[in-house]
Amino acid sequence: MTVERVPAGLVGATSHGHLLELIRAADGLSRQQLLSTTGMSRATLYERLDTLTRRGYIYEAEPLDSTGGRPSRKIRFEDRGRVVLAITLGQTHGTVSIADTAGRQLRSFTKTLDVSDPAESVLGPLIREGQALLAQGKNETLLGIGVSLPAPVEAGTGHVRHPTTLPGWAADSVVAAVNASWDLPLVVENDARAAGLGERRSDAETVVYVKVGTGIGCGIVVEGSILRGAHGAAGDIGHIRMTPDGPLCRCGRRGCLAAYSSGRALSEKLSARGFKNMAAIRAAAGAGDPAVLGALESAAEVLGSALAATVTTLNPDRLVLGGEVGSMDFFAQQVGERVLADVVDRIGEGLVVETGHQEDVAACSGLATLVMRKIFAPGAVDQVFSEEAVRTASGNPRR
Amino acid sequence: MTVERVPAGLVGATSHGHLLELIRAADGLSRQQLLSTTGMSRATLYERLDTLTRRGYIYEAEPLDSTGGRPSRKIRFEDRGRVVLAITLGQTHGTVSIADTAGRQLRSFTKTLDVSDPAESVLGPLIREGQALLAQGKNETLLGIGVSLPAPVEAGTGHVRHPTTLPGWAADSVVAAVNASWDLPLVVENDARAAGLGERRSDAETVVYVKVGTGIGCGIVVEGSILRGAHGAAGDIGHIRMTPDGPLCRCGRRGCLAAYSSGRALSEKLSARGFKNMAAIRAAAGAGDPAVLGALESAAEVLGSALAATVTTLNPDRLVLGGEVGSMDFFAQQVGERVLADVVDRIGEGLVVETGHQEDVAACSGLATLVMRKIFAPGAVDQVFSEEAVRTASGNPRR
DNA sequence: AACTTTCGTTTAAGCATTAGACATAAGTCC
DNA sequence: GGACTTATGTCTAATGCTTAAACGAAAGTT
Repeated sequence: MTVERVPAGLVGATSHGHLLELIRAADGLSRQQLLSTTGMSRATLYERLDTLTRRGYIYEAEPLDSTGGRPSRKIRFEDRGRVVLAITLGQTHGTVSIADTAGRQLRSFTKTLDVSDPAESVLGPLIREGQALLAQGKNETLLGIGVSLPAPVEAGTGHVRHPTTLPGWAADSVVAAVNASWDLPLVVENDARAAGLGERRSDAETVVYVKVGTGIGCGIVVEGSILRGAHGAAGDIGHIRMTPDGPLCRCGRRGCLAAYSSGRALSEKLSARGFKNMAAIRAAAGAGDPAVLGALESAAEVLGSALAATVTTLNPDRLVLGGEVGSMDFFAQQVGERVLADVVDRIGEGLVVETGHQEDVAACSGLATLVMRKIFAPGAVDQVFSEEAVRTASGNPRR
Repeated sequence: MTVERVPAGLVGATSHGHLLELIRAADGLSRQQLLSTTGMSRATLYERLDTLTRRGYIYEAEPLDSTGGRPSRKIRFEDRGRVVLAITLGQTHGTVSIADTAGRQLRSFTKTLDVSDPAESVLGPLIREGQALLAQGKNETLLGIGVSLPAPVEAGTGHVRHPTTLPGWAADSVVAAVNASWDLPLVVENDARAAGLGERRSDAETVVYVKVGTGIGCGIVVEGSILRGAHGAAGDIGHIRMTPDGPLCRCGRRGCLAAYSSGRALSEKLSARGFKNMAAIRAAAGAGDPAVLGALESAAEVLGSALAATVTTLNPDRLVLGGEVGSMDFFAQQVGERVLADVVDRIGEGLVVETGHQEDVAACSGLATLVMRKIFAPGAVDQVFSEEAVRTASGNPRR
């Protein structure tokens, strides 16, 4: 067993990082609150706050209401002008967004693409668009980059894993392409997982996000962290077997959920009736075409009964539907009804089934969260300060 | 938003607790290793180790192999003579165990009972047996108590929640009964969850534990922590609906998994053939009775296809079967075959399906883990030291 | 016996942290 | 407007934890 080295002495209990975490988590605190909650001495606390201010981590915000004397002023985490760049790749579209540290999309640019093209030709233009978007901002600091894409992604490395949907993409193609342009913290994540994380409203929530697009993807978020499973394949619900002998699935097996309820299955079913693509199907559904609604209804029925099992297993607070098919209100409503009908009261109580935000908005938010976590992981800020202390110490030896 | 008070200054980066965690996690380290991994000075480290030794948290163990000079001696976490008491309640039996800090059952006592009796009359005798078991040990220190039972349990409080299986049990009956006898850390947990935690082999593993007894329970363990879900109902897989119109379940709905594959369903099916109870069924299965094997096979088939969905959702390392029905090798094998047949390669790869340890052994191990976590939670040891420091400071004021 | 490595203790010095005091700022209350 | 209250900002001497360094002893290997 290996034991990692721990920087000693340099990181105290109420270290810079700890203070910053307190301030960030509480969405701002006054000096008095910090004094009482940390129990630190005034001198030390002020010195720390000074340093954090000088480094640009915090700033003094609006005064709080007076309780009879001089009002205290709130110390906030410095998020003004700090942005994250998010690239969200779909099968046919890609979006570059600039987001604030809370994951709100500030501005974005979407272009059409074919994700099955080589990585370079897909990512290159988006990265250039990202740089253009960044150039539009004034006094903005880019903190990090997040990329989501419709393929499995290895957690630690950000490597693309089974690039069947992305033929010819080398495992490290995303990491390499982004690193060539920016030397900043980078996260790469599967699209449904990023969107699922972006859809959660608090870290206490358990959310199941189901993306029904061409295929069926799923992101499960439990207490703020993404459920990955033993081999990173958790949430691969598209290939739950619904019937012993159902329609043939692309995976070569029969009766998979995706063979009933995916956008591809729908398209194939409806192409005979003249609906050429998803846009046509969505339009017809909006217009109330009975054939389309019927197809959606039966797709939703199968998906709903599968998700009932998922919901029973995980007992989430919310089940969020996204993707080109999943985001259709009619479809989502049908799924919701079926899920709630199939589930015992104890599980159904309090369960919310709904359509999510636009996918690039959700994924952008999730990616920003991941980037911020990478940068401000517990202790990470202290690492910065302690490394600096080491540098200073060796630069100015004590004796 | 409330901010908890943080003990300041008293807890350093390489605090007593941190050191103890290092030592415990590494299963023992030499002083030299501690010096290099923590980077502390010799004086400080030795002072800390002194204190920890005096408090009985660590001890000096066997010397390591020499690398050419004086051999270093291993410092170990003091677990000698430290025990945890575990009470594991089933429908018809209860077991009291004494376990070491790693959760190994040292000695135990099992008695028959009816868990639907009042809490007092169920727990009272077991607590007295526990005290008798403790009296048998020499130089043992009891660190805490764990109780598992076949009902939902509220996470933080240890309150019994929907005591339908335990009529007349007040929510706090377990907590009250144990606290009347011991003033020590106590954890109460659902039986399948405790057993699931006990079945995991490392904190990296994702384990799905399925208890098929009278009913069907499930404990999901992801990276060492129990998945509870929004309302604590995660893993309630017995009521996954398998067919729109299946046999009537006790819950009043039709087609639930439990109506196909639970011990109750099996008994009802086989009672017509003269098998009066589970013991008779187990015996007949062992003897190869075709009617029993047939019933088991179809029960396993339904359970297997349900668990295929669960496994697809969670992608666990292992699927462990327990309970009176689940622990039958024939049954477990049938389930395993069905799961692996229904699951895509990516999920099935590396998946192990197997029967678990005896249930009280597994639950005992899980409970011990929970008790140790409660006692040695990150920072908890430091809390002890810092409280002591505060007491000392106020007892002997500095000036 | 020489060498190597760990153990255990001691020193003075260094440094971060503290309590406390004091002055100032900026509100409320009458 | 004046008294009161509460928060901010800065300074000081005292305190006590942590460190580096040294040294002698212990316990192995070669």
